[in-house]
Amino acid sequence: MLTNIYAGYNLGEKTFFKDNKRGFIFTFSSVLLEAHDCDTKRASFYLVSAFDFLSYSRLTVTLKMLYLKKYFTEGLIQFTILLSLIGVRLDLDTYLNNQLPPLHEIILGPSSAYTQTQFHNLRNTLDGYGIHPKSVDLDHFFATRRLLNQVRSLDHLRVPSTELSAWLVHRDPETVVSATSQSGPSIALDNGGSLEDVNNSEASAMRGAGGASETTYSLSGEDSLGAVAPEDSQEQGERENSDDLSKEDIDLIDILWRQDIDLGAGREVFNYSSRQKESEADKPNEENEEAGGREESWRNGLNLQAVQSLTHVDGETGESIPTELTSLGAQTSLSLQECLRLLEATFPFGEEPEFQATGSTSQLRAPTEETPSTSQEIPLQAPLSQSDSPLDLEQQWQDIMSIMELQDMEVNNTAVNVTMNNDPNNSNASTTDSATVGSFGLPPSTLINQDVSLHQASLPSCSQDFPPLFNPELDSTVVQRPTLVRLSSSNSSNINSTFGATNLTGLFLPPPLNSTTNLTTTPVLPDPFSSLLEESMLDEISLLDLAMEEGFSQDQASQLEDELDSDSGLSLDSSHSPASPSNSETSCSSAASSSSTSATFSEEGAVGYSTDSEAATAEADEGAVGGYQPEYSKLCRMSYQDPSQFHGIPQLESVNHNHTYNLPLASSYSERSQLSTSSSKKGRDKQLQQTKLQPPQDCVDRQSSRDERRARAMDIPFSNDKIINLPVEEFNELLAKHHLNEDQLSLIRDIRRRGKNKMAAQNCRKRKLDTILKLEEGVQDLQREKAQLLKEKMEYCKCIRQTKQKVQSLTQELFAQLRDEEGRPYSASEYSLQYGPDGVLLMPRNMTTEQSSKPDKKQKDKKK
DNA sequence: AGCGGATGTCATCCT
DNA sequence: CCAGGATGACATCCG
Repeated sequence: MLTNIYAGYNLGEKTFFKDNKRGFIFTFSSVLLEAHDCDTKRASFYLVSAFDFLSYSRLTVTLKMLYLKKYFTEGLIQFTILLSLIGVRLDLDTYLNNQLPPLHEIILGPSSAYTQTQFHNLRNTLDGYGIHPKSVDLDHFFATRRLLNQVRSLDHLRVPSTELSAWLVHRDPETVVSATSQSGPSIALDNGGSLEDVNNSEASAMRGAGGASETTYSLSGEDSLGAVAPEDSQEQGERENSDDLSKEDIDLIDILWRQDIDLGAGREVFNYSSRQKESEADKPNEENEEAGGREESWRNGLNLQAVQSLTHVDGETGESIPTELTSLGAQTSLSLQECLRLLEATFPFGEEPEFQATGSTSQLRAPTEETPSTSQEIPLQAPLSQSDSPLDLEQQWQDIMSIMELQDMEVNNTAVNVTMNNDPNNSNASTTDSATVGSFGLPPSTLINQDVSLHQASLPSCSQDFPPLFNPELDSTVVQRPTLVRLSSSNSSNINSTFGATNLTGLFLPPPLNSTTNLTTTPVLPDPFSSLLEESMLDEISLLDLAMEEGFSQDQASQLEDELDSDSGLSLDSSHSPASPSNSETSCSSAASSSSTSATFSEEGAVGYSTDSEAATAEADEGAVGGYQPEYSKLCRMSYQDPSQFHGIPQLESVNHNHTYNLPLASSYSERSQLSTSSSKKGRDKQLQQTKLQPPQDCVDRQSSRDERRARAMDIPFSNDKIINLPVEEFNELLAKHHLNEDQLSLIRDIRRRGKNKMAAQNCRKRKLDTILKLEEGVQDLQREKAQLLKEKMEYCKCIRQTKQKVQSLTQELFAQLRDEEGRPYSASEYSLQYGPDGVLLMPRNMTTEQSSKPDKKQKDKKK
């Protein structure tokens, strides 16, 4: 009943995920947009699989929604995205339950079940969808996985990029309903076959993305029910992934697949080399029909088709695809969207590649675990490659997976690509598995950009997967893809191995094709990427490149560099500078010490005058001098010191400094009299002290402060503490009570002033220290924030760059595959892809009018 | 003897 | 205007 499955790519700003490193599928959540449209449209089955986020966290998000309302879809998607961003792998399968519950759960929070770090693994073990991610068993695994990823992520910047592949399956509302009801349980099974539903372009996309990995084809169940058209080769690849399917299922899938083909699933072109192998006889038919279908699919993939071809859709099912296409067309609006469009457009091509890639990805994802599924799928699709790789591939996958898991996920992509290239044998599997295989061979270090992977995927699919079938076509047509062919061809024998390079090269080469200047710059990167893959390298490079690519002004670029440097510098600084953690610690410690000191200060300040020793001396002095009540003095001190008192004593000890002030007046006095600025008063005081106090109280004097000594010398009847700390009123009263001469009054006022000023000074110093500490903290925080922002910036730049690369590569692929009526490839230099509401249009560069171009392109596509 | 930290003190400004 | 807080500058001690 499924008429078509569409793979959509959303470049939705928010949905802008791509798997940079894996690069398998650059599919996006166009689905989201489509989902909206589709939702409104009606019974449609949305299958969204989000794949690995960054290498860091492999995120696989599978979102299946059936008849979900828009907000649901959006919400889910957004949620998924958020989760994915977080690095959580989600498998949302509303479809199974009919969804809401899962959704709710999801919304509430990613349950361990949902958070599948290794969705693929699950599959592998559990048969992919067969095992619902929610299974308790997985929780531990996921949790562990997550933690591991998190830990890993610590070292790396998290790039939000993720790959999302979305499939839309359109069914008649009726069928859909039935399908949904049925599918629910079967979904897991379907996963393998689900792709069946997928029609070409979408299928391709899906294949690339989710298809392979998740083989979300759970739909297969639907297919069986709905008799979805048979899947494309890609789908087959996916199917391969899904081993779960029974023969019946497989048969159904095949049927569906064929139906799809009949319907005009264009993907066959790519994938379907395998398929063709399987049934060349079918091909003719299919080709005839497919020709149309394919063309359409291509168009869809190209968006060009999407706009138009949709109509063609279901001759059989009678499903109307066009809407989707339109939706796709509608999607295009933003630059990102443009990119997405490009991607979409490319998908048809790319899909295959992607599909392969996805297959690879799927393998990557599922492989170890999914392998079973793959095996299942394989039979469906084509015994061709499957037989070759499945087991080995599985093992390899597992190995790879383990390795990859251990390593950054990013590596996987490249590895995948490589593998793709390397394994000729695993034609089908290679397509899906090839990535894995290649990954094995290749050092993880050599990361390939998603783009590359995609390319590879696409190419491999062509060359490897379908060598007999597809290649011939391609090859025959190969010429069609000049650029690709070159690249691939050069590698061709080993296409797989070199493929990534070829892609890269293709990226480089194509510049003419893609007018995008940025791309040109990027091209350089790709290779380096593969080689470089070190994140650090990537980061820096990416930044620079991005700056370059994105048309950042040199200033900006330099800025970025500076920032980078600054980052490094920051980090260094952080390490070195007090700001740095270690330093911070030191600083903190120092700060703490300082603070403690400062605390002492304040306290001291309070205590200030009266350190213990001083207090003692003071008391003694007081007692001696004024007969002042020691108790009172103590109390005063206590009260005075209260704040600091408790801490204390130890600190106070330090405070005790009172240095020489306590020294014998004579010596000190003489010195001070000379030194002190306020020689007059001091002189007098000191003289007085000398004269009066020296003899009996030397010891006491030594320990007492100057003011105390002075007070003693002046026979002041109350303690300095009192003088200093009494409120003004009381102080005045106190003075009033005692008949004091001017000298005494002056001394008392000076003592009070100095005493207060001393405390003030202590407080001031304390505040100073606190302020300094706070500033240091603020600096650290700002540095951290800056570093974080820079990282984010780098990540975004990287994503943008990768996206651009992908777009470029996709564009190249498109051009490579596009043929005019005469079967001649379009020259990228002569034609340009334009993205409009209707989809992607191939327009002569000379032409300004868009409309005219459309028909041309369509024609071209069809011819193709 | 010189240095740096801790304090005290003074002058000044401000509240 | 005064008392007192805040603070820079300086002086002293001390390790």
